[in-house]
Amino acid sequence: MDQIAATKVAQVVVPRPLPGPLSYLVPVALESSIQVGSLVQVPLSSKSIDGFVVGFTTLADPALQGFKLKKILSVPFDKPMFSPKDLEFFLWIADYYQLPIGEVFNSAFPRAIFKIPKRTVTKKSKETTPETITPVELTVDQAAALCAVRQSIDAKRFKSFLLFGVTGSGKTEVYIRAAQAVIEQQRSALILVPEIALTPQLRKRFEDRFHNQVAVLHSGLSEKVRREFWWDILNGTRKVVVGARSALFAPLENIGLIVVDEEHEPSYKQEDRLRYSARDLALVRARQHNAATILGSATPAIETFYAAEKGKHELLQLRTRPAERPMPEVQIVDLKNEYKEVLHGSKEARLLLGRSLRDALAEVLLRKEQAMIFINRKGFSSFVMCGDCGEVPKCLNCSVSLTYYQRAREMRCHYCGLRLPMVEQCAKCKSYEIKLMGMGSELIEDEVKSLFPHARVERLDADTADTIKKLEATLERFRSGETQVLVGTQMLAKGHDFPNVTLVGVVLADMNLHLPDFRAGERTFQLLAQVSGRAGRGSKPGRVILQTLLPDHYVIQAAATQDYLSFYKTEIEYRQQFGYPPFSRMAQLEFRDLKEERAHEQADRVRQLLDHLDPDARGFSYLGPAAASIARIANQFRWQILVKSEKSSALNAVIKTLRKEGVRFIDVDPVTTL
DNA sequence: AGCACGCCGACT
DNA sequence: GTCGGCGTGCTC
Repeated sequence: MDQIAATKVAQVVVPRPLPGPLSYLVPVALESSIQVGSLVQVPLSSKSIDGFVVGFTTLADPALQGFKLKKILSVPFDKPMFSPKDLEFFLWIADYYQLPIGEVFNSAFPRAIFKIPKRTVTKKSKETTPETITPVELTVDQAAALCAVRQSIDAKRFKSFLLFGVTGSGKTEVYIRAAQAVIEQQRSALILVPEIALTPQLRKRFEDRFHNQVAVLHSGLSEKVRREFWWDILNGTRKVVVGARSALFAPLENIGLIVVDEEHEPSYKQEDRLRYSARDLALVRARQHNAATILGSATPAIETFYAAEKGKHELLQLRTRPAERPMPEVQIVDLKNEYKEVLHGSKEARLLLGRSLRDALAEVLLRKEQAMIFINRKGFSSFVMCGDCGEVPKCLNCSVSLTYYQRAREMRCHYCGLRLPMVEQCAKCKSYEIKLMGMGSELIEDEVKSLFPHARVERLDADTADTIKKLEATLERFRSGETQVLVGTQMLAKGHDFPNVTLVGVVLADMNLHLPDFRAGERTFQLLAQVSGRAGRGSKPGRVILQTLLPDHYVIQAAATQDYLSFYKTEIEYRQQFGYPPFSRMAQLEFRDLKEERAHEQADRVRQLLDHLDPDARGFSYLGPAAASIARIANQFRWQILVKSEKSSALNAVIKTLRKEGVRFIDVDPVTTL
């Protein structure tokens, strides 16, 4: 076909974990349609595969000598799929996480997008009449926040803001107005939310304001809808993207604003393949686009608030709640007392709902109101606790809770591998009432049902809501009042307002405090604060009951008074003392093998390598190797090493070395270190 | 990641 | 004698 021998060579990233792009000849006939960003079909080991052009060279390139190059087969689309700026972003990610560039492209371009090589015409979806909404009056704080953000937008200069305000203080309105300003400048806006599937009302507010300029991206969408939105974004017909973490890669051009709503949410961290933090990368992308960035939260991540204190983000506070609803009354119930009380009873000793919570629940049912009962079942790794004083054995080196191992009858640290024989007696109060903790939502559901046989009780957790449909159905039954008591896990904490909910009960508020993770305190505080906010969303006053064995713990105290700052003050000191983030950065190395001893061997080999690198001189330290808390996943045994460094560049250097040595699973800036 | 090639056990 | 196990190594 090609009369003239092709000499132009394209560098193509293929969806394989290869260290770099592969080189292919550009057929003369295709030369005019191939540019950086082009999607191309290329042959790869006897198969045809999609790839992306990231650069060009010629046959004379010395790096190519000795290769018998294959030819690019076809170019499905004329338009490039990404801009040079995006490429810069992808390369930055590959370098920072030390991952193959193909992996980054895999995340940025979901396969479904190219499935049908046909461009759907932008359908004229009902052109809603513009601006029918009466503009809401902004509060003083909202106006001040907006003014600050607008300054950055108007100057077209990167700047990041921490928008700090409780639920109901009107963060969304600030996002919308900032987005409006950006749209007026013909630029685009990216709004990241933790789980858009769970927050349809936020999506609706954006659609009400921006109509068919809005694209919604999340995993729950059908392939077809997802594809349409994606192409509309690429073609510039939709300039406001509202989506979950993967929307970070939306093919927007000329971004003027990036919002990360509920920036503290762990779901911004992708935990498989490309382990990126959408929150952190949002700042990187914003900087490249000279965009303003708003990180919004009522309970910011400790790192974020620290950065704001250090002046890296401008702190914008929303103090007043527009609706002026009173904060719910929060009551801490000391389970020690409740236990003592029921011990004289007899059979009641096993109840998980204490007297106060039972009484409150009875009242709520009598008044025909609704209640939510939370249980943090996430702590499936069991831990040891004193039944009298609530003391939990901790690791001396790492200050995380020890995990109980049934078979070995011992306690182990998941950070450093320390092993201790199972305690018989509480180290603090000398009690012999040592308990193994671990309970689930089913247990609570059963108990509520047997205590209140006439109440309509439902359970909501990962088991009962395995699809979005089921989740919505359960929430709808609760909203309609069909269900009176909803028992469940974290899932309950998000989502809509339920105005008739006047009681929120937390079965064991301190449960997550004992997860073997240095962020356990932060997580617990955030969850309790969020959960507490579920009560009293309507006209009736709300009440929150936190059952706990540690009524004086700073996390519980701060959660009960809804006092983020006091929590932060204590927490940041503890982080500094133990050298955890934000005073260091970490990388978690994982070693997997079907045979336990081989996983262990690999870990040991890397440990020796780290010693060889001379941690002291290089400015890093490490903990482990230790077996992972979930020692086996999908038949693979897991061992891990946690590398820690106060110096970011030192950590980067170590990661680079380890990658070269073939360490495959490295979680840079891990969010959970379980 | 795929997928091929490759060298040792139990089956028609 | 072959089917097939998954161990190692390459993909322009």
